[in-house]
Amino acid sequence: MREDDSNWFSRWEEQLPPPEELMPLSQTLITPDLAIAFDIRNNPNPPTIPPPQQQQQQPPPSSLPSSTDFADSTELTSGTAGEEPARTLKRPRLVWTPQLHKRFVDAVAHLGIKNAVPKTIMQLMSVDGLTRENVASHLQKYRLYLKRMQGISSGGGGGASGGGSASVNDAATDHLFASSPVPPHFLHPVARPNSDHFMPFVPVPAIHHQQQMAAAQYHRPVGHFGSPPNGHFDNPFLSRQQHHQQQNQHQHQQQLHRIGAQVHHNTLGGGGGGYVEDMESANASGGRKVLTLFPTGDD
DNA sequence: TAATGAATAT
DNA sequence: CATATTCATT
Repeated sequence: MREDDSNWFSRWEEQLPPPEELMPLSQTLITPDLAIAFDIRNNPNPPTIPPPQQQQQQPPPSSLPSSTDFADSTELTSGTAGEEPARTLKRPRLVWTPQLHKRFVDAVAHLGIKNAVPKTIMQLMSVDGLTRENVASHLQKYRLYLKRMQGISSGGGGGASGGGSASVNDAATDHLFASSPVPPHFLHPVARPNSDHFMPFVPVPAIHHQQQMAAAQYHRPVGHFGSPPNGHFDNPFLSRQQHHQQQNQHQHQQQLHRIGAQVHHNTLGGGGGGYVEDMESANASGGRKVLTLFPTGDD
């Protein structure tokens, strides 16, 4: 028994975290600013602090608001945003889209609750830009969600204080979680110390053809309200990086080619009533950068 | 040490 | 409320 395909599942774990395949960070994939904002660990290059350059992706492929001409085309120095402490940059908040969550659940399902730890999940998801902290935070919430489901079904009085009526899981608490099917074995401890192998779950199969993105910029921050009753989300997914080195391309804003994430400026305030998403508004006290990561284009 | 999980902060 | 960040254990 050396190379039997029969026990490939026995060693699938070793195949999971390939060497550099998983952690090469997408520095070449995403925009430089983004890479920096992401604090790549692979980059032992702390010094050389890049200037607080805030570039915005120009979405309008062919349409320009035209009209209204502005003298200063440079970004506006919005008070707080204008000055950056240089070091210690913070990345925008990660937005867990249904697809991203799908991968998350998928990874956890294949890993099993046992091994479902942030680090492993993160590696399995193979989503560039995703950090262990991101997964950890989401995992925490996900566990609460699972616990909640168990509690409501078991009748018991487990009553959590607050009288949260969790009778039917359709409330606004489920939001994202309701979008993805929860594996059955999640609800109860799978006592299977021996047969706990399902499938290697290809981390990142293969990127299909080139992604045809363009007007994806207007990704509407579906506030989780419009859950897809039966349709899919139309998100401009972007898959993990690929080793496709093509130098033929001229150096011309290739930003529209392969971007691992998109940054949105969400203006949100306590009383801000406008739900209109505008990425141009960098209000001093309100500019909230949101990063929308896209899972590999597979579902 | 580094990672995890829960608590806490934004 | 959804994430981020901090903190105590391991």
